[in-house]
Amino acid sequence: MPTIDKALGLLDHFSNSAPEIGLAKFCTLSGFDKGTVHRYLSALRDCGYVEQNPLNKAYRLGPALIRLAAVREQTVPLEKVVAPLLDTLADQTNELVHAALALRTGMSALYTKDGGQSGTRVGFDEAEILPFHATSSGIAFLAYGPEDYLHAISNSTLSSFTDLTADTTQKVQSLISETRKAGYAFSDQFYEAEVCSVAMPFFDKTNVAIGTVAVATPRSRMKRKALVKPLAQTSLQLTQNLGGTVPGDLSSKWNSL
Amino acid sequence: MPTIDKALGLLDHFSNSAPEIGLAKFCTLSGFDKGTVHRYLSALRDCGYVEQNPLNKAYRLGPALIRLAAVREQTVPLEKVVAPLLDTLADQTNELVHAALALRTGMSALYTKDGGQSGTRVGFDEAEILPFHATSSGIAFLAYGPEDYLHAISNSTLSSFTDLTADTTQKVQSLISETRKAGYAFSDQFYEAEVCSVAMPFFDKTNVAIGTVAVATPRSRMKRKALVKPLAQTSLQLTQNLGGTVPGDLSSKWNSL
DNA sequence: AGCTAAAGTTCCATTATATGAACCATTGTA
DNA sequence: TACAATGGTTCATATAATGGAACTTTAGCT
Repeated sequence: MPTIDKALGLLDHFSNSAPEIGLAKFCTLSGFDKGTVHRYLSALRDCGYVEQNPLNKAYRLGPALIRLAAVREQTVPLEKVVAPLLDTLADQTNELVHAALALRTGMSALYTKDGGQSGTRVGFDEAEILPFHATSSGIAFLAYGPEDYLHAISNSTLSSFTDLTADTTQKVQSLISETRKAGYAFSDQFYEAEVCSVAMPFFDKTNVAIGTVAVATPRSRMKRKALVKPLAQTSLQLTQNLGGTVPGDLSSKWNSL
Repeated sequence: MPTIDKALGLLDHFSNSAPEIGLAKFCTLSGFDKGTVHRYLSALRDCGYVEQNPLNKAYRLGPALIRLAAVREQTVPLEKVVAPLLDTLADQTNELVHAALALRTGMSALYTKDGGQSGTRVGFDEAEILPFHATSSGIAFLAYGPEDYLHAISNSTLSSFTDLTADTTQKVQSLISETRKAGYAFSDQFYEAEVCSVAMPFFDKTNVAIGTVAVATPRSRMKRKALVKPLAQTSLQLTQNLGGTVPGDLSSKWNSL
């Protein structure tokens, strides 16, 4: 349904670094005609998905989202379950930890906590959509999530963010294989220079990953072996608290870490 | 843009009492053909606005909303500003208070707090969309908000919820006049039997209402005069904390309550 | 006031998309 | 095994979206 895709796709451009976007900017971002974009935004405005800053007419996200997010959290209380477990993980690792869910184009943060006290920190825009192929979270999700996401990746061009980004389907495939072998995903500067991360999936009742938990650190501080144990514990606990189950083979891998 | 309206309109049917909705139910709720509804939901699923319960294939609100609501709150931190003021108001009145924003078809709760300690309570589904013509919040918003909402009301049929619901444009208009005269909106069992409420608008920089604050009580406990002062104080403070201004004439009405 | 840039509007032929009735698939149940 | 209920799919047809260009409106600036 192209019209719906394109209209809702506009909302993807909003982020903490771009909380308000004007009509002209939307045209360049989306590549659509001015008339078209204006019609989309008007429709979205009427539904409350965007509203206009009365001072400069720029568009920002609208009030309807408040209600919907509240109902969503009531329906699937992920944040409530995730928060305490990630707070603990942040305390254990003293690093930046986050849980993420999959959207169409990448992983989106569900909850973030920076356990770091000092020195180098890994910066992070919570509202950014992290590409599947360029983050440990993404690779972990591709390895254990629904297959559709994998197919989608194979048929799209993979942009590079650093020299080490896996920018071909083959490279991604091999990362996924490594992940399945190891029981966790590891990224060494795939997305940002000097940043490494480790990620693991968490699961629903049907043994399909619904999201990931990850720890990101500066490259100099990355101690993979020290991180995987608390991470596995967190992922397992999270899965259980959500009423899900970890696939048997992965479960045994996590136990022997 | 009919397609967008209709597709997004489907999401309005979700609420805390209907957190999951099947395809067939959606057809009866929306009146659209099964094929059409399915295509809409598939498109919304691909964008992350709904997801399907893997066990029974029923649709529920999706993960994309989490991200969008977070960006929205970051952009316009309403809840952060509203919460402390409403907590205070709840303490002062010992009744159910809430702040609401306008969506296309009615007012939607932004924050709710029940200050009541005992006895009769006013029940309230936070995720319900309250019709403009049948609640004090709605009338307050129509009286001081953007004019478009008023026009929309005049051209639609107004459903009755009790014998006292204002179910004609004329009745609504006269309620609005009373509201403008008094400086606050009052409802006596418009929406639910034995429930009364008082509501006031809060404003942006351009003197247009962006939402309302309201107190709802059982009819037997309604003391209008005792409520309007703290309510006016809250609305004024809220407006100021949001960087807005109360129109001069209303401001003086509130001062002389 | 006059200028600029951005937002928003209108027109309409072209093109692509949405629609819904009928059909198929899957699940659960007696 | 048959039945009912629900989810999902197909395809000819009707309908709606598109975008280019010309135009109006609004806001900010000198």
